Amino acid sequence: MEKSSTKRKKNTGKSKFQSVDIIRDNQPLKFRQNSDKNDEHPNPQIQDDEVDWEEGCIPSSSCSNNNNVNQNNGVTIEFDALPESPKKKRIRRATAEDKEFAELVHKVHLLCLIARGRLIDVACDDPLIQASLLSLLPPHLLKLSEVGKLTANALTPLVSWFHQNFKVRSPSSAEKPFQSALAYALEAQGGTPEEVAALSVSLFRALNLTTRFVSVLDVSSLKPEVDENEQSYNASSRERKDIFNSSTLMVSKMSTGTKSSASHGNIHGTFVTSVSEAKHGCLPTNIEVKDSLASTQLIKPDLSANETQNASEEDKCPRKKGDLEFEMQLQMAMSATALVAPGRRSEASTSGSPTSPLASLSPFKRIKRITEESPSSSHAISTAIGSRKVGAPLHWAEVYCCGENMTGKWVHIDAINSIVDGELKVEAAVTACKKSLSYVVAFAGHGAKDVTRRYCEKWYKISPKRIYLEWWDAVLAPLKKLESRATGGMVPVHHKDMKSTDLVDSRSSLEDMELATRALTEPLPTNQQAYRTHPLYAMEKWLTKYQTLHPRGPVLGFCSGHTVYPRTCVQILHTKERWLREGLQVKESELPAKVVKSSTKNRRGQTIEVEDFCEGGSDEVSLFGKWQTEPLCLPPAVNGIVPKNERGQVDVWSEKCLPPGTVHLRFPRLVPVVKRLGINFAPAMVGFEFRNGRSIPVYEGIVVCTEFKETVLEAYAEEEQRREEEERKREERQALSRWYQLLSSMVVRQRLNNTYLNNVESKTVTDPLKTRNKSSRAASAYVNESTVPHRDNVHGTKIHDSDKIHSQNHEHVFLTDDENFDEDSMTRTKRCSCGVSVQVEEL
DNA sequence: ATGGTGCACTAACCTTTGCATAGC
DNA sequence: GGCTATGCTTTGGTTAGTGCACCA
Repeated sequence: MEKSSTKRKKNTGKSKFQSVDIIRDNQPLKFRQNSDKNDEHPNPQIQDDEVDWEEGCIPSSSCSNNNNVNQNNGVTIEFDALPESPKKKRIRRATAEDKEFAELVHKVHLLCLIARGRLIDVACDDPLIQASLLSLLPPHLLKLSEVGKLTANALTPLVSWFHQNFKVRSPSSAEKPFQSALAYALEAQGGTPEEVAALSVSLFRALNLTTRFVSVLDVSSLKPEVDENEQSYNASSRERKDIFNSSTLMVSKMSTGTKSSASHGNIHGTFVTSVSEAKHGCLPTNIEVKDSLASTQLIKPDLSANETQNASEEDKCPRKKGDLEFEMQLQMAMSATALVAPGRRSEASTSGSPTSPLASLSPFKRIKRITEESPSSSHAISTAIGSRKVGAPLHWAEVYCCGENMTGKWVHIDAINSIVDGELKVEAAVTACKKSLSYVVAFAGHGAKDVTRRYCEKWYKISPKRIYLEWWDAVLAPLKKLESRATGGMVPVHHKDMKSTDLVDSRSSLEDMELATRALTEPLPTNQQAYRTHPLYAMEKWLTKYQTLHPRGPVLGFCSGHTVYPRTCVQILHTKERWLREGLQVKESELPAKVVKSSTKNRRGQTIEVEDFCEGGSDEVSLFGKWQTEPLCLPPAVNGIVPKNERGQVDVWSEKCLPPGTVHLRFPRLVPVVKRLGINFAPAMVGFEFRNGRSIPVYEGIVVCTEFKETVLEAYAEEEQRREEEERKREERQALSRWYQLLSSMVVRQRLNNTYLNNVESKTVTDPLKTRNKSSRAASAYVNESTVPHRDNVHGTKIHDSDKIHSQNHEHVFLTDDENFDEDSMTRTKRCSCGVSVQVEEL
């Protein structure tokens, strides 16, 4: 980060630098002119910076022809840019940390949405729900389950019937288990788009049709939010988005009534849109509370009475865009029923936060904008005024139709909008609603499968918004198996000349092939920029320094006069040395695929630059492609000698880089061992470490001939054992030495106490009892419990117990006769006639 | 209003093979 | 005098991504 910050300083935009300088130049100049007689400045910082601003350049010409003239002193300052230029707002870019966090949130959100999808899938299998649905079905539609070769057309009447009988409605109550919610939706013959879609899946499954529940995972962005100011904006907009998140395409026959239509799409939560519900207190979440408050306030005729208070509250806590939009829509609804006078409407509409872009628009304009934003695809799509719902189709079903194509086909069925086989319309509708088709996942049999490819034509736009493939594949792998097991029946492939039993494949793998084919047949983008990172196509214009086209063809087309090649033709180029790291070497006869200017020239300093110049400009680097390389063929070890490079070492980037007949031993302190054994070796360089602005090679272990491996390892083990033993002994010696120092110092201290403290205390009157008790406890503890190592045999050891001396004037005397010696622990116990004992460890 | 283009800016990545001095 | 440890100082080119102005 230090690096970045320094760099940022260096690279800071011109205007930023100027603005700082201008302020500096401006202030000190004024100050200087005015302070000729006054050397003290209130701000010492400015004085400190005097040298800096003196260095600032004031164009000589500025004195004559300039607009900014200081009339008092005649000094003219030319401003290159206005200090408060509105153009230069500071942009906070996303850091690596932000990106990592966004990625984590994205992953977790994906997992949650997958879990949600699985729950719905399980609920769709509920036999009670299925039976109930069947009981509602007209008899003629029941025959559908008997159709041998199902086609999309055959499903149309069923979908129409479902569409007529099940409507999208606002959620009826607080959050409850999805299964219960589904049962409730079935009973009410309507529910959230998610529930209605799930009911359709359940119905299809009840009819023995192989069906999946398909859901667009409307996941949080993989890219972090950027500008700080923007962050707060985005936060609110996200909240708003969450509220609207679950929206789905609205059909013209939207059920109406006392409840305005809304949905709660996914895990983000539910909300209450109807005024009556809000008033009656069905408020399961905080959002609902806010909504209800807002709506209640709007309904009250005496709106202006509360205006001041509301305004002050809004100042503290500005309302969200979602709330504003809701208010606006409510007003629209109420204006239709003449509940609120038009004049008041406009009043209320202006009461919103001025920060909201929508707030500045009239309600009609806002409605118009929303209506315009809504999809206008071929099928009937409408936005109900006052409904809070504008959105993309996020849930539908896929039914496997054996009668479609040669091998059968998964057919898209959006029962909510009564669309059959409309997979190509999905992307347009979703894009029109500003949603992304990043992940379309089909759920069946407790499993899941990514079917995004079926619904998305412009994969290159979707791809960067998705998590990296390895993670996503790993997550889906077990679920894909479950899904495949549930839906992937054996499919007869119909050929005239073959029996159907000869060629069978699972539906799942056939579908995989279908999706893979789609991936390879994406249409060419019409804009050049798309070719920069397009996974399938490439344009020479966008190749990087270390890339080339090989082979140069086939030409797939043209875009703005530029030739389009397959991405597979783009090859990465490396220097010879760089290929060695990959365990490859450039073939002898190969000419460089590309010659580029060396980027390391300037780094070495001017000396080398001059040398290069004298040599005729050898600052060019030859690059080679992989097709010009062959597996690395290093000279083998001969007669126990390790082949080394020009630096006398072996670069061990990987095992491939080891010369044949050698082995890399990654242990420390091996060099003295092999030197002692007289075995030839080479230090193993395993990489670089960037430190202090330089690359420092990192060495780890050595490379020796394979035949010496065992010898070296044995010797190394012995050496290590010896070293450890020595280390242990050294530590013991150190410990003893420290103990001896400690005890010596204690004895000296004691002796000093005896000599000097005694005299002092005899003169000082203290509380004798207190002192004695305190110190005697400490002293006896020390004497009795101490186990002390001793350098020599101790004869007639004396320990002066100051406490006892204080009280009894007693000096311990340890007679040799009273001591005993324990040979096991090498401990000698000495006793004084007063009962005090001392244990002495002898060496 | 929208989308394409070109330019500018910037974070992150990639590159990559000490030196002088003090202390033992 | 030779060896070892320590501190010094802290790159710059390339690329991908993004923002912005301009234009069709």
